[in-house]
Amino acid sequence: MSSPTLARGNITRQANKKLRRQRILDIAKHLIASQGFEAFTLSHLAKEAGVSTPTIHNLFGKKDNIFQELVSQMVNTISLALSNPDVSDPIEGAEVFTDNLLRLYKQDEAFYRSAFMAADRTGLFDHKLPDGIFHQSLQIAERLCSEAKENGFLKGNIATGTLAEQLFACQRLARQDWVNGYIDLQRYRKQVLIGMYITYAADASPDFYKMLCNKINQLVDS
Amino acid sequence: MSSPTLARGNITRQANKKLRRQRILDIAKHLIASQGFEAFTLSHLAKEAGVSTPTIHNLFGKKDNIFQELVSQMVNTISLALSNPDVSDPIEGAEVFTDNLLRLYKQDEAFYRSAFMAADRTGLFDHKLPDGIFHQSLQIAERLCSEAKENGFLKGNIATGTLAEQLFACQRLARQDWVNGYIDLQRYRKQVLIGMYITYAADASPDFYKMLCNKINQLVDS
DNA sequence: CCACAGATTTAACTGCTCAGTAAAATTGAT
DNA sequence: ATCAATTTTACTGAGCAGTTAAATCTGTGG
Repeated sequence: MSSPTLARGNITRQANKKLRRQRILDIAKHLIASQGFEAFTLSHLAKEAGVSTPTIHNLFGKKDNIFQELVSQMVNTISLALSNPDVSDPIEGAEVFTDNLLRLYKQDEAFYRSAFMAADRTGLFDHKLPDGIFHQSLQIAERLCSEAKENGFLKGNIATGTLAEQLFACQRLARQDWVNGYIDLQRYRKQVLIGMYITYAADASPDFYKMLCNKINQLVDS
Repeated sequence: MSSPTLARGNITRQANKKLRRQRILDIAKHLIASQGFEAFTLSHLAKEAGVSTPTIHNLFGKKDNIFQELVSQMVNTISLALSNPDVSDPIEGAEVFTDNLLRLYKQDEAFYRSAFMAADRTGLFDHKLPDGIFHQSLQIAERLCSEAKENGFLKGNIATGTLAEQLFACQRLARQDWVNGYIDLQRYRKQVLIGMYITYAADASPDFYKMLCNKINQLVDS
């Protein structure tokens, strides 16, 4: 008897299938990012990809699977980009954190915008879940704050947890503005960093405070 | 010949029509706020209101008109609530500003959540337009900052415009979290005020700074 | 190079829900 | 009682996700 996965040309066929899936997923990204999440339909996708709708179903199954795949791919790449060695300097830490994300977004804006849209609309990442990139981002923010405090950058007048949440919030709002098409990535960077530096400044020791003010004014004038 | 608006019982009828419109608009609010914006359909609305779909069309015309009316009513009430005499104390100013909005939201949570949803989804308030409540909020934030600076609460290390934008951002993110159902109004207040106080603290003169720290820690522990 | 089995795609379709409409029936203010 | 305002029944026409069965393509062992 023959093994079920050993039909004649199946190995090659599965590989090709993956390629076709990815090609169509790429088109889906661009459609969502350009036309918006609500306007995205399987028939549009099929027409744009030059195939029929049953082909889409053959490759992905339900429509939701497409979103799940987009979000899953996004979470993986972001999670990877965030898992970097920590930085003892808080300013550099904030910049590295922001620029790591920014580099990713720049590589494939359509992808990340559409994936965030899909995740928001379908509730794919709920804020309560201790899982995923939100928790990871918040943890990084907390580490940035606690290390900054240990190294004398912060005075400790405000709880590090509170500061961390505020740092995270700055990043979150700017991301939403970008995903919704209100601002571009250049402005995203500016908005995030100004917000983070202002947050630091609320608890900064004198020397650090001066550096932050310089940084903020530099960014505002840029 | 008879005047066109003077058909027999028209004056009374128009008044009744207004009442019916408002009754159905109220049901629309609750439907959007409870089931979500995408799930809101005219047939659901008709069924819930105990009328047929053509009645909805007779009262409102296109579906979009319902959203426009919701948003328009919201903008009016918010605009009114924001146009209050200014406060020279920045902390009190922030609280008054926040609590004015909060009081409104509490009066009819379903209404404001659904109206913000509708406005966001249909692009009814675009961020670029110098019109409406966003611009008004930002102006209030700027007045708060510039008055605070004049009265010696702020040192002036950070441009008032920059601080104002950050104050506004705090309010905006918390509002979005509330509209999306992630947090309740109690947490909304906390989140907004902590954000605003942290922002102030970044440029606060020593005495004001101490007060802000107290306020922040008070809020965090509440 | 060729036959062929199964993987893949397709035309044609279902069943559903939507916003919106036309015309007949009903209501209600005077 | 009258007649316009209003509501309703019954209907479009369009778009949606997803299915079925027949046609087509494709990689490979011979």
